[in-house]
Amino acid sequence: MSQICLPLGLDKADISKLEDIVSSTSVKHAGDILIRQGDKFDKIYAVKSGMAKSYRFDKAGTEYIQSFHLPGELFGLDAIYAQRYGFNVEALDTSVLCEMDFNELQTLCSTVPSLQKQLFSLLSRDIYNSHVNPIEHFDQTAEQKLSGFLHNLLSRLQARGHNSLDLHLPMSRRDIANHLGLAPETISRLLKRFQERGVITINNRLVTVQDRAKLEGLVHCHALETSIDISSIAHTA
Amino acid sequence: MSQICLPLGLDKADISKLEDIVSSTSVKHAGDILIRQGDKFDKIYAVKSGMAKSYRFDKAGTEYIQSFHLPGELFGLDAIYAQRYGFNVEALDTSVLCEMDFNELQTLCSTVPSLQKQLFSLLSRDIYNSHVNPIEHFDQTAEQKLSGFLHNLLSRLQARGHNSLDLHLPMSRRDIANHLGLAPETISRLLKRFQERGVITINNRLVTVQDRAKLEGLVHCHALETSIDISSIAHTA
DNA sequence: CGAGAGCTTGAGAATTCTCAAAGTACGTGG
DNA sequence: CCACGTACTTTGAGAATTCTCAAGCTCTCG
Repeated sequence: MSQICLPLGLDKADISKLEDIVSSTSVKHAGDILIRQGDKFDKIYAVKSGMAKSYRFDKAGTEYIQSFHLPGELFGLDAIYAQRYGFNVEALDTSVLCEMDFNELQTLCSTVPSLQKQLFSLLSRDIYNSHVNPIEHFDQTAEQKLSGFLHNLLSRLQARGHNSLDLHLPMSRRDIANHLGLAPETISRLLKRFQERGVITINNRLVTVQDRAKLEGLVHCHALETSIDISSIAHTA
Repeated sequence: MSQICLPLGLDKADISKLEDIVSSTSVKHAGDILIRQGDKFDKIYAVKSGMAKSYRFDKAGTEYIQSFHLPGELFGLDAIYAQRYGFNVEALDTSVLCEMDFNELQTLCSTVPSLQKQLFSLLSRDIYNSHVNPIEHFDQTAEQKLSGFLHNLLSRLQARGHNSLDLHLPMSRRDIANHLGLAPETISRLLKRFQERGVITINNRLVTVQDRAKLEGLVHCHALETSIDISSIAHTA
């Protein structure tokens, strides 16, 4: 838990208090359901390793894949308000998670101002990302959506210290397609085209970025990309 | 400020403390810029009356309209993390706003647990809405997007006690189109079709819902709609 | 009342989807 | 260890939305 998310800016004593409320650090496997949509909210989760996906079904039974959770990221935060989880979360890979009781965390926040600040900040980041990413996926060509997706994953991994250009994508093409609002066939065709243009190399579910500049070029092509680079802004947490 | 957002669940003394940090309650007019993308974050805002839109420009200069802010709603929360506003916010109408210094609010939260809880809850609600609404706008026909947009506005207004079926849309067709990722022409054509089917009546920027059931039917038609109705869940704030 | 922005309508163009089928990878069981 | 079955992925061709471009109309505001 040390290098992840929440403890940034805390001193040792406070980190120790935080660790007390981590209720478990469990290992999950591909296909394991971590959260069920509609269940009563009690814990928030952090991914230590592996990957998970959040998805929900609407009234018509259509599945929507909302997001993929990478190591170092939190999920379950959207359920604080309703006190019920709004999404199913499923492990895509062998994954290690830690779980924190939110009420205890909230109580702890009252006595540890820097933790309160950090939690506000993390909630805000989720809002920011939710606002910026969807709109940049929105009025775009399929090519921009997919290149943006790959670039986003790469950025998030690199923000956590992964320096490789390899993207292991444990989710199916169908999952990616659903997440981006495209047909699975379109994903196949585009990945192939990206490979032909020398942007990436495909080995089944391993995508290696060959030319990051070209990838970014695809993203920006007609429009797109965050004009404020949030990761470059000094964050006094 | 009394019946809006933040003070829910606070006692009189705490509400008075909260009112102390409301730095101003200003009147703005259509076209006034309330927040500029990139400016240093200091305040969060609540809409008391009127309407505002959040939008941003990407590196290519393309405008994306992220959301419309209705009376009783907060904006600026996405900037806590980066400490800079990520969006421009512009009044669409004559509007009354209140502004709160976030640092003071945060400090107050440390001493008023119910306020802390309420703020966590409101941040979470924004995350929830950002997660659910975009995906329900995503893999959809233009018809579903637009009917979903109208239905969403109606629900939000009614949640604040507006019982009318009139939707005053102070934004242009172009704004709606941009927000939904469609062409303005498509908005025109669809509104016309909705009117022909008896779902709504159009009078320039005033849309009156004639048949709410039909409107919901359009939304659900191929898929869509939240399966957990967040507003019906008892919320112990 | 006039100018300009905003809105509506039409026709053709383009992307992406749908449907169908073949190919490939992986896990299970023999 | 290999064969088979299943699920996933890729490829192709035609269909359908939605977009783009263009022009006419209308509302608002000075």
